Parts: sequence; structure tokens; C-alpha cells
Amino acid sequence: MKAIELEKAYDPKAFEDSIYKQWVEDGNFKPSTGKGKPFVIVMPPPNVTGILHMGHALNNSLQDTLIRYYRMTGRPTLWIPGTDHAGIATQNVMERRLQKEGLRRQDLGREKFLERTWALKEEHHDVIVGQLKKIGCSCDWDHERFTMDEGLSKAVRETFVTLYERGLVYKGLYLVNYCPHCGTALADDEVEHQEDVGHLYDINYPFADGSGHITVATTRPETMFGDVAVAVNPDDERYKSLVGKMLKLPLTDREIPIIADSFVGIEFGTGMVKITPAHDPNDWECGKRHNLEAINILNPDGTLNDVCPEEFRGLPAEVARDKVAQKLNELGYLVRVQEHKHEVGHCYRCNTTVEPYLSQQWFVRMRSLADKALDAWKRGEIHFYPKRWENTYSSWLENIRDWCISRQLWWGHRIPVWYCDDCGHMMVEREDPTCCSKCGSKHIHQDTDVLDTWFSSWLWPFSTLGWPEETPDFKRFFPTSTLVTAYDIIFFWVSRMIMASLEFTGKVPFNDIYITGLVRDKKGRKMSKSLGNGIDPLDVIDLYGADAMKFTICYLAAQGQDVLVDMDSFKLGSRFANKIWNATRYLLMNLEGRNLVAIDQSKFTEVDKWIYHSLNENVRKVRNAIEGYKFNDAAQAIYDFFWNDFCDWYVEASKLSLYSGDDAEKDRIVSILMDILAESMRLMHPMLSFITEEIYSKLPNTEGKVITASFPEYRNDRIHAEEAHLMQCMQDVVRGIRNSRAELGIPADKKLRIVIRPDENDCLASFMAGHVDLLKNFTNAGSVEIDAEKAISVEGAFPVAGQGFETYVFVRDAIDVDKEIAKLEEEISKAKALLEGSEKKLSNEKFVSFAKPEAIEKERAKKREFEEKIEKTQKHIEVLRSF
RNA sequence: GGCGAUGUAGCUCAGCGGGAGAGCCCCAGUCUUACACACUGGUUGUCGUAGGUUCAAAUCCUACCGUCGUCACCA
Repeated sequence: MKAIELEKAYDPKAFEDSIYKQWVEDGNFKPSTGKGKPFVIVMPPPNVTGILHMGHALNNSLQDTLIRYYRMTGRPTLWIPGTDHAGIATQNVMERRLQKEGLRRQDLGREKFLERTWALKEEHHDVIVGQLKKIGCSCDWDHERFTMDEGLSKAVRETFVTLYERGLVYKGLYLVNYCPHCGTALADDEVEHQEDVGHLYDINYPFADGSGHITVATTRPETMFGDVAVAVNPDDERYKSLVGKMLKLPLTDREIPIIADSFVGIEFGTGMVKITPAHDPNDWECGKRHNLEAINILNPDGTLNDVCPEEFRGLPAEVARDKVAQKLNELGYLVRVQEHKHEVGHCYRCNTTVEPYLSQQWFVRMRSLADKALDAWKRGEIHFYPKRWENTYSSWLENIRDWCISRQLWWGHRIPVWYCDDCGHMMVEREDPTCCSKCGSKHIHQDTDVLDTWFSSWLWPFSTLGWPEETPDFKRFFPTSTLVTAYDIIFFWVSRMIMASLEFTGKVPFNDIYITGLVRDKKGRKMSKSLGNGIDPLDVIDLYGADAMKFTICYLAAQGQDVLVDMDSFKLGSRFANKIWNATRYLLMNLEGRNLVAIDQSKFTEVDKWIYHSLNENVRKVRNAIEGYKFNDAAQAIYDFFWNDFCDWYVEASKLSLYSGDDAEKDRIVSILMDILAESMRLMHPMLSFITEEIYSKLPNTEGKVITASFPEYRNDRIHAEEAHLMQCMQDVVRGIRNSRAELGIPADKKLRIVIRPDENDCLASFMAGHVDLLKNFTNAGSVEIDAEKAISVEGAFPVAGQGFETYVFVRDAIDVDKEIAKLEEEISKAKALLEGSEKKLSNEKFVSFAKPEAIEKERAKKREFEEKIEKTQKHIEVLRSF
């Protein structure tokens, strides 16, 4: 046959896009119709707020690796892509855009605003999809979903109404976390606590009867207009007698009582706490215990409302804080101000300080849902990788609180609740009502709030498959197999998916959860816009190619560990892809004039057996690693096999045959090389998808595409442990000779005379004897003599110590004898130390009686080895001394 | 403060009960019929500290120190 030509330089740009297009056109990402158990992943849907970052690249690279691997094992495989409407985040992005046009969303009105936001969604969606395709994600685009598309909206509505019917959704007036900037309530876990430096103000509150005053401590003096009491600890001897007395609230004409409540700490501050039920969670609870009124002092935008004295109305809370303090100071109420560090809640979307805010909101009662999720985990139906996240999962579920799901936003699923304007009747409906179901009035209106984004995301594993309909997809592909996501959304998303799934389908949504680390920069910092340390996946692909990116990520993704990268990190994958390319190019060149023949195991040399043995071992390693989510182990195994074993040793060894005059042998070796190359492509495809497909299509011994080829199997007929050992001995000889050449400063092109004396081991001796030419090639020797009988004089030869053989290099004139002796002596002292340790162990009765027999036998072998090494080296020194 | 992770070669990290490893970096040599994004060889370590368990500990346990993450907070 003719040689097959490959472009001289590896250039991923030349084929990645067209290969992706071909995969899609050929339907390679669709689940096969096979009978095996489907392997299914739902992609964590990226937010349509922007474009993908390295975190997404990590996440999707790992998913793609899993999907491609399982596809090749023959299981019907489905990877469902999609995007998330990301309520608050997207609305914020839209509002920022409007701001640039000098507009507020109120200027547009709800309908117009939503229209614009849908357009924004489309814009970002297209970019995101383009990125996923560049990365090479083999997801089934015909299954793509969006959290606000028709089917998913139906699922959201169904779940809301069902939960309401089951008494698990309720509405009520509660103190919730409220972001004044976003203008909406937040769930408890959407609040991030950060340490802020504030002030602790001590303020005098006079007794109503004019008999003096007490002093309260507060960090937020502006909330005093909502004070309804001052509390002390009932056991506080200082204040016991004051309980029940009335105080005059400064700056107002209200009077409030002193009450006793055990939540007050005696030690902290002044031991007296002002109680403001509408603006502090503890006070809210305290207020309920004492039947106190809750006075709301804030407008929804976080400014002080009409309850407050006129001069403070309309001021943002933080501004009012200083002003109130100043006023109190002028009037002599302010005693002192101290700096005070404390944790303050911030909005996870805009980082604004969150206000506890009294309002009507919708909640999901979580206890029973959480218990089901805990039980499923205890029954062993879900496994986290790494396992430690199970603690996070369980402790959150054990301490779960009700979930505030209403958001005062426009972008999202509108709450399916209607109110009658005439009789006030409330309707929770699956279909839009046209009139009041109680009084028949047509004057009805829908709740203006929308649902928390996570209220649609938590249905993702089954809503994407058609639920609530019993679709064929749902029946075939649910529950899914594995979820791959980052640890920062275990609460928001993972736990809730499990709860929703159990509640609505009775099954867990997936069995395995692989929690990835985060992508950070080389200094370990999170990648962020503000630090400017982010890397754009598309830039990586542009510079190095998608394969280099995916492989590097896999190589660095030790189970669950954070991945620290900079642009240069991806050279690792790039170099490897380049190596694969060049090795292939070389092998294909050598097809010129050759005929491929059937692989005949009976004609295998020891070296052939060794390479198949190594391939086999690595196949097993890769399979185990991927199935156990140890991506780095799998990446390392293919790297080591292909580069070290195949390229550095086997291909080098094959040159002997390749450049011989024996046509039959040349055909034979080329056939084996092609066989291993093709199998390597299949082995590497999950992590190096494009280059393997490109090469696979050029190989003369392949049919079809690698993406749909079968993954290599571990085969018993490829186990050749004996030959693997022989090869290792040969590598030791070769390394020893090369080493001495380098150490002694002998030029690489100087042909040496070498004598090898295998130690009373016929197998090794005949192996070495059979591969003299190979040894010559590997060491650039002029002659290699195998001297099992120890008949050849080695006078004047430099000895190289080795395991199971002795090697002599004839270099008498080129050696610095003293230097070599010193080096060998150091080797002896090292070996002696090891021997001593070994002897100590073996003479220890306890070791001999307690240790496993294998361990003892191994130790004995080691001891013998050390002894031999010392003896040999000793001899070598003597030889050197005789020079 | 609770819980958790982590501390191994200059850097990034594997290893997690029986002789300290990889990649990058560094040094020396080589354009040896594919690859200088290559080849060959080499240097580098109180495996955080202190105890304990064990015949044996980088590996298991305890405490402490450092770093990071989470959850919860007393105005």
C-alpha cells in the first residue's frame, strides 16, 4: 500500500470544527437503540446571564469524558444539554443594560421588559451553545431544554399546585431576607455572610416616669423607630427589678416596656437589647413569644418609610444610621460608639447588604421532603464522589428550614395563584382561571410574584425528559446515572433535585454525584472578573485546541480537588496531542510498500508480548479510573502508555524490523503498530476526542468512527507477565549503559563494546541473546556480547550494576576512576542502610510472627537483593581500583 | 464557635500501612532517517509540628500550628 500522509504540523483548527459538525450530522450524540442500561447525564444548565468560564469547561469536559466512555462501552447514552433562566441574575443583567439607555424596568412595563429579556436570553444562549460545541461536548442537541420553555413551565406549575394540594406550599407574613437592590426576597441560603466592620452604639432610653434611664447596645440605631420593647435576661441581677417598667423611645413619642427573655446574653454589650421584630430574626422570634407588634420601618427599596420621623424618611438605611446617631448625640442620648466586627448578610447575586424584611411570601414546607432525601441516602441509593460531601448533604437536610420561593421579580415563572378582587378568594390553579371559583366574579388578578429560579431547576432531571407526561424518554432514561457539578450548589440544587425527584417520581434522580473542585488561578484564587485573572475557554481552544484543554483538565482533576491553572498549564495537553500526531505521522509514513497482515499471536516476540501486556494493563487502569471518577489517573495512564511505553520503547524497538530487509517482518511489525495505534485511539478518545477521530479516519485498519467504536477490553490472552519482566530487565540494562555513557562523558556517537552477563537465568540470557541488535540500537553500541558462561575477560571494562545481570562497558581510557569509585561507594552505603533496615525487620520476632507471609517473603527477597547489590558493587570497585 | 478539607522536590500535585513519585522548572549532552511542543542522562525532599497505635507509619489515631472552605452566629 501507499504511505498515508498527515499534515506536517498538528493543527487542531484544521479539523475540530468539521469533525464536530460531522458527529452531529451523523447523529452520533443520540442514544443508540441498544438494549443495555442507558447511561444518562443531565448537564447542569448554564445561566443565560453571560458566557461560559473555565468552571463550565471543567464541568463539561468531565461529563463529556464520561459520556464518550460509556457510549463506547455500548450502553445507550444520553447527555441532555440546556440553559437556566437564572431569575435574579438575568434580570440584573437586563436592568444594567436598560440603565445604560437611561431606563428603568418600570419605564418599559412588565410585558415589554420580558420581551427584551427573552431577546437577551437568546443572545446569550447562542453564545453558550457555540462554546459547548467548541469544547466538543457530545450532548444530544435534539434534547436541549430551557428552564422556561413550555414543557418545563408546565412541570413547574404542576409541582407548585401539587405541593399546595399536599399542604406543602403556604403563604404568610414572615420576616424574610430582602435585597433592596434586587428588590426581592431571597431564600436563607441565597444570603452570604461576610464580616463587616460596623459600630456598636450605646444609647440611653429614659424611663417614662422620668426616674433616669437604661442603656441599650445596637449596631443599627436607625431601626429604633421599629422598637417595641427592650429585653433583659431574666437571670440578670442588675435588671431584674426593672422588668415591666416603661421607657420613652427617643426621637418618638412612643412608650415601650422592659421585658425579660432568656435569649439576651448577660455578658454582651450592656445586657439590654432593643427589640425590633420587623427587622431582626431574633427579635422577630422574641416578639412572637411576647405577643409584640412588628413595626415595619422600611420601604421595599430599603429607605425609611412614613413610620419614621419626617427628617429621616426616604433615606437609605445606612445613611439614616449615621443621621440618627448624630441626632441622638445632639440630644444627649448617645453614650458611646465602638468599632464592632460582625457577620452581615449579603445578596449572593449583587452583594448588597440584605435586610430582614417583613412581608407576604410563599414558602415550601421542607421537613418531609428533606426526610425522604435523607432516607434515600441512608438506604445507599445515592453516592457522592468524593464521599466527604455526604456530610455536607446530610447536615444541611437535618437542619433544613422552610424555603421562601416567591421573588418580587418579573423574569421567571409567574406564581399560578389568582385572587378575586371582589370576594378576596384565592385560587391555586393548573389552568388559568377566567373567573372567581367562589363568587363567579370576572375581576380576578394573578399573583405578581415569580418563583425562585431553583424551583424550576430542582425538576431538571425529570422535567427535561417530559415529566409530568409519562413520555417514552422519561420511561427509558429516568432516573439518570450521574450528576457532575461543583460543590457550591449542593444546597441550592443537588439536594433539592433529590427531594423533588423523590416527592414527584418516587425515585432518586441519579445514583452518583461527582462533585468537581473549582477552577482557580495559579495562586489559588477564584477566577473572577474583578481580579481579571479569568481564562476564557475559547482562548485556550484557540491557542491549543479543544483536545489539549480537555486532556489537561482531566489530567489535573484529581477527584474533587480544585484545579489551579494558567494559560501555560494547557501546554501539557498540547504537547501530548502533538506527540500523538507526530508518532502517527511517522507510522503512517512507514506504510509505503507494505501489506497489512493478520495479527498472529503465535509469532509474537517477547517485545511484542510486552507492549500488548502494557496496553492491556493500561486499558484496565483507564476503565477503572473513569468508572471510579478518577479522571487524573485515567489521563496519566494513557499518557504513560502512549508516550513512554509505545513511543519511547516499542516504536523505537520496531525500527529494527522496519529498516530491515525482511519484507515479511516489515509487514508483520507495521500491522502490529497499526493495531496498537488504532486501539490507542479508542483508548484515548474520551479525553482526546478530535485528534483521535481525525487519526482514526486515516488508519488503514479501521472502519467507521472512533466515537462509535467499542472501548478496548481487558483481555486475558494479553497477559504476559514474564515478558514484561524481561523487558524491564532490558530497560534496566539500557538505562545503565546510557547512564554510564552520560556520566563518563562519552560522546553519544562513540561505538562501545558491551558485555552482558545474565545471572544464571536461562530465560533472561536467551532473551538478551535474541535481542543483541536491539540492545545495540538502544545503546548505540558497536558490539554487544551475551556472556552467560562468564567466559569473556572483562578486564578494563566499566561495570554497570543491575538486577539479574551484570553489564560491562569497555571504556577504560575515558573514566575518572576516583570519581567513579566514590560514586559506587555511596551506592554501597545506601544499599547497606537499606540492608540494615531489612535485617532488623527480619530478625524482629514480632515481624516474623505478625506480618503477612507475602510481606515477609518480599522482605527476604529485598534483603537478598541488597546483599547482591553490595557484593556486586564491591566487585566493581575492585575492578576500578585495578585500572 | 461547629463541621470539613488541606499541608509531600523550587512550582502544581499523585501516593494514603511494608524500599519517597509524576509533570513543569533547573543542569548537562544530542538537529540519533516522526516529533527541539523532541530525545538521553542528572540534581532536588526533617512527606507541617509533637505525641500515640503497630512488628512496620508520608500513609491510621490524638493534639497543636498554617492555609482554605462551609455552616451558625449575640444586639
